[in-house]
Amino acid sequence: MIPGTPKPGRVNDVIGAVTRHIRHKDLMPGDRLPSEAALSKELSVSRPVVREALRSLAAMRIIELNTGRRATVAQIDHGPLSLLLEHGLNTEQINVQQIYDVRRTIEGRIVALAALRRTDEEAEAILGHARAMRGAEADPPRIMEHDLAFHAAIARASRNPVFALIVGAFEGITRQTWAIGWRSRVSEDARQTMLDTHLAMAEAIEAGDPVEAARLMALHFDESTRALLDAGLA
Amino acid sequence: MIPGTPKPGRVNDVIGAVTRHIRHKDLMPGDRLPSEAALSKELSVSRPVVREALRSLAAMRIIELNTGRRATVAQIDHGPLSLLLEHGLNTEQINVQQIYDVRRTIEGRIVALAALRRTDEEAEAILGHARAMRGAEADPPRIMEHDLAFHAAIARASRNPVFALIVGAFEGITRQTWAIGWRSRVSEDARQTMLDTHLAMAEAIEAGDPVEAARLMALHFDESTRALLDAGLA
DNA sequence: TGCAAGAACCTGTCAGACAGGATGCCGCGA
DNA sequence: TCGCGGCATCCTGTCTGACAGGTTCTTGCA
Repeated sequence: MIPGTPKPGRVNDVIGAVTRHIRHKDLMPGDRLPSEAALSKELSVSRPVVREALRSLAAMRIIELNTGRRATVAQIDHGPLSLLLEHGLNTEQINVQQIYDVRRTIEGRIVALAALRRTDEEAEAILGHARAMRGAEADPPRIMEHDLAFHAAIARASRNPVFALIVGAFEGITRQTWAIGWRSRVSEDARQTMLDTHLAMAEAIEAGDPVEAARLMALHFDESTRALLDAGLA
Repeated sequence: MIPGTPKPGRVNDVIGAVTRHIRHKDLMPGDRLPSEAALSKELSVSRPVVREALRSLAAMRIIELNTGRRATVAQIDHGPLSLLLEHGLNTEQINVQQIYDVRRTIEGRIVALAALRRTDEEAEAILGHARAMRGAEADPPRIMEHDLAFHAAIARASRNPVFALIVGAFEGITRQTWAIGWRSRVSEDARQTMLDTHLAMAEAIEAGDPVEAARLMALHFDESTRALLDAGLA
């Protein structure tokens, strides 16, 4: 089977025409696309068909729709991947453990890159989140927010938008499972260990030590995976 | 800004309602959704609105649309991620080198998992593709197809659909850049090395040696990245 | 020359309609 | 009783026309 064979239908024709238009005219994020009426006329299809095509592209974050304004080329964003993964989880096509394996793999590389490429401001921000996690000990939701921001900041510091995209896509799922992991760390000791690991990682990034940073990230995920397994998730 | 705040509009309302419907009723891939007319009536919106919402979900491969039949819950698929990455590449938001770094990271882990988890049939299939690559030496497009199938088969053998999803998403881009890498390997020696590495990797998977398999995968990507850089891509 | 009001443009949503594919039921025949 | 074919029904794909409300551009006035 040739994968490049698109389904028939006028809507898919329009989707193809618009993507070709973007590529052919070398449009950049923010550039405006033709109006619905113009596309409708040019491609000899009705406006509802054009609208469905534009909605499809908007769903994938290839374009952005704005009421009253014309559609514009969009910046890549983890939104669609995020929803896709949540769907996979809801329909039991994937499980949390598999996601954690992917995160462990990717974030291990990310944190090494971040240790090498981070600016001083980024190192400071990452440290700030690690410290804030420890400072919010009695407030789990706040710890989680700083935890998520910690990982997102590291992804950005890796200077690779593809990594940042993937990490961002996992954020929604993490929001749904974070509390489970936290609660399964029953002892005060286990909770301190997790906070300490984050702080040590931030310090390794600041020190520019990719090996140590990657080691701590792997440690963190091993420990997190175990915590989720203890809680009966799999 | 709270990321969970969806844009207003009836279409987005319907998208939310349908996703909730899937989750709440514990629908599995293949299960049928309510008809457009039913949704239209239940949510008090017009049918075009319902259609745009369903198209959006179909674009993300959360549901599948079939003419004449009702929409069904879909299996997760790399389609949307694939298009998103191609868009990012076209609009210069990401570059090929960054993608190769991600692939190197992920596929290094995948191949180690595959070495541990592969069935005998899978090991045989992977070996088959590696051998076919060598056998098709004079026919670059055929080498490429077996190369892609080689990586896809390894991803499947890793028994983690999330890994398979990501690897699959890179396939389209690889199709666009593979020939550049091949042509940049001007010497017969360099081409042989690439084919040999694949074969050795397949053997390591068959032997159940994750460390060696991962080492060869890293080697392969280092070499590929260098080939692309030599060709002036970045 | 600068600005503000209005015209022109554009998207969001609705109603109604018809063609064609898919499904399922029901009755007929073996 | 069981199998099968045909027809009624359901459902999607597409079109036309219309109107409200937000945005952008232009023109004319100060």
